[in-house]
Amino acid sequence: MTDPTPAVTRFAPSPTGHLHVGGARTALFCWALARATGGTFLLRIEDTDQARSSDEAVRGILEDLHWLGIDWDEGPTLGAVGGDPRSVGPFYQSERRDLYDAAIQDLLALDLAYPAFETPEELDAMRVEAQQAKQNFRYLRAEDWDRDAALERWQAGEECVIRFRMPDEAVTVEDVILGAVDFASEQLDDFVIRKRDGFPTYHLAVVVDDEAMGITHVLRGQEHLNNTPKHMALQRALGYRIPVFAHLPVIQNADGSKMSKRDKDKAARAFVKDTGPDPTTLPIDGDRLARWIKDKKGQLDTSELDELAAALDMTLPEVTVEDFRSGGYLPDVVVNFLALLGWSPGTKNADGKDLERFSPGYLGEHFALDRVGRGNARFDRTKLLAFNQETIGTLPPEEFTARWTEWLGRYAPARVSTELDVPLLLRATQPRSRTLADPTAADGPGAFAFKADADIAYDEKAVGKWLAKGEPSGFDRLEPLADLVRSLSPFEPESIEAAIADWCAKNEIGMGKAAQPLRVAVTGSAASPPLGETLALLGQDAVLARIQQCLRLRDA
RNA sequence: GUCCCCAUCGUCUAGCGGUCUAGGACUCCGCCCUUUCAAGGCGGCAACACGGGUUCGAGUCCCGUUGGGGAUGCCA
Repeated sequence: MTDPTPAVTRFAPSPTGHLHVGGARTALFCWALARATGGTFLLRIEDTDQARSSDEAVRGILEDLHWLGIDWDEGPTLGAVGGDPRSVGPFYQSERRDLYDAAIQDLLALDLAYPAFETPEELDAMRVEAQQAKQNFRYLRAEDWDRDAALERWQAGEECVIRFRMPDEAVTVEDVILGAVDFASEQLDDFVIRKRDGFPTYHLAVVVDDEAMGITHVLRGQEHLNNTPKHMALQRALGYRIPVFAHLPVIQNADGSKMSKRDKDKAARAFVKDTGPDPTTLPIDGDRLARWIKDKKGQLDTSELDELAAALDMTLPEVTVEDFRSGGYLPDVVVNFLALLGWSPGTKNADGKDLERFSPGYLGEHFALDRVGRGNARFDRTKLLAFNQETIGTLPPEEFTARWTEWLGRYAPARVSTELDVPLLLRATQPRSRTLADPTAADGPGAFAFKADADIAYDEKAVGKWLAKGEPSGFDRLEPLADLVRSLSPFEPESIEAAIADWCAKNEIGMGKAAQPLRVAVTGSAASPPLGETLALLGQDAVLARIQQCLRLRDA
């Protein structure tokens, strides 16, 4: 099912923060199409919004892509990735302004574009008016528009934007995923191609760059479908080629809304609104905070949001690649899961079940647009987590150790003390971990090893069932077991297990009668890794101390 | 409001007119294994939104209704 024509695709993020999952999925499909067709994948930075773009965000996005294993043939360089073999760069739109200006000049000369002098406020008023009249707002050049006068005002330095004269005709977008989509001329207006600050708008820049860079396939989210007729009109006006368009279904939150990088901002906003915290206790200065609350289009930076969330003791939703990386997800799993949001292999495994788990390499080999779905897809964290856990479980221990070490170094370097037996911790927790964060997590399978003896919380049910009951009771068995523990040397999982099994056999009781009381005594709960591993991880002294501590529960 | 897109289990999806008493995965529920948990094995619950057509035959094609999503920016 390989498309025979090599596709030149591009991913063109705007650097306003880390790569979000929607963008990651788009990048992934662009990459996969290029790979599957033997084409080229190009990365371009759309930094025409001066106010919101940052170098830090660019670096973040490059790293996010790299972490996912999405490598680009052309674009900004990151290590050995990127470059400009065809000489189509630069890859930052802010460095390509001559090209945009030239295109705008061409359109101006052909009277296909013109300066417009309304202020944003005036336009807002016009929109409100149209809204109230229950009509669609549509900006069109007036019938009696005076070209010479307008150009003169522009020459004189009056502030203005440049608008494109939309031809008065319907446009049909031929989308490979959605089929033919018609847009009536009445809903297409004269849109802005150059902003007051002299930068081109997205619409103009995209079209100019895609042509100059020889892009053959434009893959993007369905939220761009309505922009496509504008782009096609520009392409025709400028004599450009029309690329193949493929609009990908939107990735949604569990509640059905579009998953976007603004979700964090929205969540924080809602939280502040609901709880009404004292502004003076927040890490953001009063003025900025007030403006933020008032203006929904203004967003806080990622770092500001993180600080705010910490101060408010709230959890921000995971929406970026970095969120999932820091959460301890494996990149190949994220790629696999993302690919399934809108694409499916349509192949069966040897056991007759649908192929669902595959590597990035498989995707790069078998991806094709004809298997991309049309319906929006919800992002189901539970399934992602299940995939991640399954993959962690199948990792060879050395690889798990390597991945975990890398994760720990980056996100929680102070979490592990020098006394801790790390190999044993990982042996005990790998089969029980859903993420790389789990082995050291406060609520993870190894949590008991990170608590001070005094902080062990004894689960009431577990104490009732395994310690208080029976004749003799679990509590009573703890004393001889403590003696047994004290006598053991070395104190290792296998020898501990063997000694306890032996003790049980001698006393003619089942393993459960000894193992469970011990487990509850040292962890506070009835569930933990195998007893030998649990005890060995704690060490002889801590085990004895915790048994004594537990016994005080009986005597109290 | 207007325009655009979409519609199979709770979720992701397979299905491209008959092989569908609709398959897989996640979740959930049983059972087995077992010193607990996890993993694993086995089994179960669960869907073609609705109404009209077309056709010998419709989950699959057409129209409408309803529902959901997106857009409506001098953001991208």
